[in-house]
Amino acid sequence: MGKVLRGRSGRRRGAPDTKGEILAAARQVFGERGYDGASVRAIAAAAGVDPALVHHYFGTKEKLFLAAMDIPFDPSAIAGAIMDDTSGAGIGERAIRTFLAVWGQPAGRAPILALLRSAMQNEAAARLLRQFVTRAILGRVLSIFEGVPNGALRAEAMVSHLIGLAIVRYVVKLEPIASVPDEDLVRLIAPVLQRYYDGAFEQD
Amino acid sequence: MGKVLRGRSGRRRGAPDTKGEILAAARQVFGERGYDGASVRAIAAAAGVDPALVHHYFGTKEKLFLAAMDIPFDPSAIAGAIMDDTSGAGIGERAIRTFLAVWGQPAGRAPILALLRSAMQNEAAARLLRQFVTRAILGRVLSIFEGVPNGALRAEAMVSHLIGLAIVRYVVKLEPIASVPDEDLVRLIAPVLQRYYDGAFEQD
DNA sequence: GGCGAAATTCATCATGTGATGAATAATGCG
DNA sequence: CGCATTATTCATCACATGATGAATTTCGCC
Repeated sequence: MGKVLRGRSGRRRGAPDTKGEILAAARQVFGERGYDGASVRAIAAAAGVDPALVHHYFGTKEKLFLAAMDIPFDPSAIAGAIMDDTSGAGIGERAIRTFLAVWGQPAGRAPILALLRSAMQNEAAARLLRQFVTRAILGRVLSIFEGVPNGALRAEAMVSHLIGLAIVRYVVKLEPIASVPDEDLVRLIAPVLQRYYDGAFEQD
Repeated sequence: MGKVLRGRSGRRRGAPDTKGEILAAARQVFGERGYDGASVRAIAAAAGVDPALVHHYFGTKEKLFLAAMDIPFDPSAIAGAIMDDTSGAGIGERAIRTFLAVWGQPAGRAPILALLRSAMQNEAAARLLRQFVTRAILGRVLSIFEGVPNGALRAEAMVSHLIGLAIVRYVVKLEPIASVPDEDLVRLIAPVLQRYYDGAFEQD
């Protein structure tokens, strides 16, 4: 039997982007188990690296989390899709389409899932999610709801539906909603979301 | 100084419903931190009891959780409120009203919050929540959606919105939706939910 | 009133956690 | 080449966790 493959001390050869691999592993594991549930050891294992190296690069688990949550996804892409049209017409469909595009691929949903899962177990993470939703989502969408009566409330109601959808479809995996094709969801949900915009202008 | 108040070994006097107190504490702590986050020690402390007593009564943490999730709330009360009328008319308003009634008081939301939080960190709990939603909610509401095209899907879409609302309002506490009066929420959300029923009969 | 059963706590174990510091190996600048 | 710097692992700490078994105190039946 030759030498043991892993376990040799000291620097490795070449110039592997170890820090990046740790970050990627962190996003995945945080996404699967949330902040408290993800152990530094598990993240290190997923990155194929000694746990101490994680601390060497990021100092503390919390800093690693913050680093992993940074640049969660391309903000301009999302904002762009939603803001394609600054009028309220079709905002329901644009919202659900953007949502499905981001959550459809694991890489896209990992950071938000991590934030969401963590927010359920950790007040600090809840604060983080709050400010993320406020800044990254509402801050942009709100311009559409600007001048709309109860605009903020209506926008948040839309967001709350999408968060619930994320949980039911991607976490709890309730059938049939977990397996239904994207297009069916768009047809089902878009007009309902749209009502949060249109409803503002109806008589009471 | 007199004797120490707590810490004396052996059976206590009187006939305190200790088992019930542990269950209540379990519901609260599980509700606050989820399954993984709630330690047996924390639950015991909340019940004013030694951790070993928890194991004495319930054997294992998992069994305690199952016991705490049992009879989470009066099923007939909820089903009754939703089923008041077996027609689809007004189902949107009845759904949000029932939701607010249950989640409005801590005792009502604790068990479901516990299930929800735990489902985000624990696959086993996710399975539990899935079957709870299926049996306790959908199983009853579905009779209204019986014969409705895509009835199950529409019912689940409604539920997903309410779950998202629960998270945004009671966990993440996003403002203004976290503080808005119940009646305002009813006015805002009821007609939107209603659309999941009415929409089934519109032309495509 | 005595005695078995139940209720309650204490002491303890094995395990997993985040974190730290020292040791080893490769890199790259001079 | 030589040597400081960086990347990497190992050994270890202090602490929290779920769980178990023995010891202590009260209850309730006969």
